[in-house]
Amino acid sequence: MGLTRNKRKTDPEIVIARDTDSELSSSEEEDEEANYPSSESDEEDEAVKNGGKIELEKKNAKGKTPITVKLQKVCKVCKQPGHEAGFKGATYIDCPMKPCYLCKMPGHTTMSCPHRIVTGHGIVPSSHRNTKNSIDFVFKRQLQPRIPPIKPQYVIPDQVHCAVIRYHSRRVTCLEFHPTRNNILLSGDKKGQIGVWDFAKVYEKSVYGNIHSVQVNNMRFSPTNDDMVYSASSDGTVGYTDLETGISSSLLNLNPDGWQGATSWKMLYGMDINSEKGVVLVADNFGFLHMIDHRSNNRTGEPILIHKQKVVGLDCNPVQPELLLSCGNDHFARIWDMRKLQPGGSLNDLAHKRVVNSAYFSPSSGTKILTTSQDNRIRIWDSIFGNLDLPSREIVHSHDFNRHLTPFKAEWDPKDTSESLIVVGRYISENYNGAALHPIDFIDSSNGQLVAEVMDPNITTITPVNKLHPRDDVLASGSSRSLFIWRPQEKAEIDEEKKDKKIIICSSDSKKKGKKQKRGSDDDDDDDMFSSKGKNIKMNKSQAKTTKSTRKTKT
DNA sequence: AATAAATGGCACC
DNA sequence: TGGTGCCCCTTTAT
Repeated sequence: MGLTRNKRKTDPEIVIARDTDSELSSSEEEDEEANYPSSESDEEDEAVKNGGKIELEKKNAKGKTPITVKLQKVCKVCKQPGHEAGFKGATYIDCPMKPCYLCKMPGHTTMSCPHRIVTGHGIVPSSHRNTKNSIDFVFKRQLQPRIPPIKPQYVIPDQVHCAVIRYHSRRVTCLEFHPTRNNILLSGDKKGQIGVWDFAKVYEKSVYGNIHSVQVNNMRFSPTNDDMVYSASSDGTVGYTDLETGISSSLLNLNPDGWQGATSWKMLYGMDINSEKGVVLVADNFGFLHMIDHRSNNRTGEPILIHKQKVVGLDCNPVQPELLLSCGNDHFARIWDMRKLQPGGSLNDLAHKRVVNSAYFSPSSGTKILTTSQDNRIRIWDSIFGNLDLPSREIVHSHDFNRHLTPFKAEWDPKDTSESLIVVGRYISENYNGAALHPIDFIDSSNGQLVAEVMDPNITTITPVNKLHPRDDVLASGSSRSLFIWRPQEKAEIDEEKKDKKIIICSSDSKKKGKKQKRGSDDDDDDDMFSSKGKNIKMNKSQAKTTKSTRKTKT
């Protein structure tokens, strides 16, 4: 109740006194309309801008006409009076004139949505005709034996084990665990920097700022050298970086002539490595797939048009190297045979209602497909051998924000041999003891059940980037500029002595720190972007602080 | 404390 | 089909 966000303390009242036309006649009403049409509309514009609706009370008096303008509260979403959308305390009230913010159907709000999280998470099973398709005959024999019969118990990393607040200077865009060193986490950000964090030694923070000039969209470790990392960026290049030295080279540059305007600037989004074929696959914002020979690190073949618009995700099948999955802004996820890559030559097109943020084969058998779309649905195809016209299940889930945030992507748990547990950040908040928090959801994708909703009162920002560890019971999260490592409660073992040191805050503002520290910090100096030196910081323990409970809303 | 900016998708013409 | 305006539970810095 005490929260005053988007709320006026008092209803403003403006009284405008003005000289009336001395020739005012007896036909008052008409004259008023005729005399002040322009000024009235000006006032209205201003009032509407201020969030109010105008009401004119014109009192007739001889000589002077005072006009009282009352500003009535209107809904900030639909601009209609009578209701107000926005936070009441830590609870958000939807605009009732809009379709449900969660499932997008009209007639109810998120509060009363049948798919609302508290009722067990929405699930809409589709009819699943298990007829065969063309993939079947080619690949089934290789893939089928990998599907395990028994579902293991879930282990949910649900407690913040350690964190770096404000690790990056812009929001986190992607995360990647080191393939062999269990405590190394790679993080990319909106500014093009790549962080290497050993979360066993919380205080050591390295950020390389010389690799890309704008956002990193995907990172992959080299299959043959653990120290080397490929990165795809909106600057149109693929970086190849030695994490030990920070020395980086550009393997592909789609903008060799520099900036020629926004319509021609190429950006790289989706990336994956097909190690069997020895090729790095990247895709751009115009729908083209590019390939780099992994051994020679040279470009190979011609770009191939695989989508009509931006390709945001590429995923190679973990078992069958001939299969490639792509997804993008043209509302499709597509399955390709690597041997027959040509425009329009996909094996299957999986239709979605909105942009597809991600599409992944299941991690061990490679026979299931998981997609995240901006229509607030997570879709699962249980078998690529079945009929793929419709998904096996659609799970209604809030993740449709498409601006200011890194796109949400539901990710498989690579350790779940039954290939059902997935993790995905949630957009809309819930009121948890007076705080508006955005949990990270664990969902059993085989039945749509919400297995766990993970949150911490210290994390008040949305957490769209999440990655489960390939071997350990660890979840890594990127929320705004911060990184979090979660472990299961019993394993998080809060050591009281070390408790203070597990969550640290990076001093981030170069302007406040002055030149001396600016050199090595994650500063905002874009001129450094293409310089050869890497930026490597060792955090000073004295800089570290424990987090304090941040924005807790009053009730 | 109030405000602006960054910024992506999509409907509409 | 390309340009323009609008969408609207963000986050951050000033």
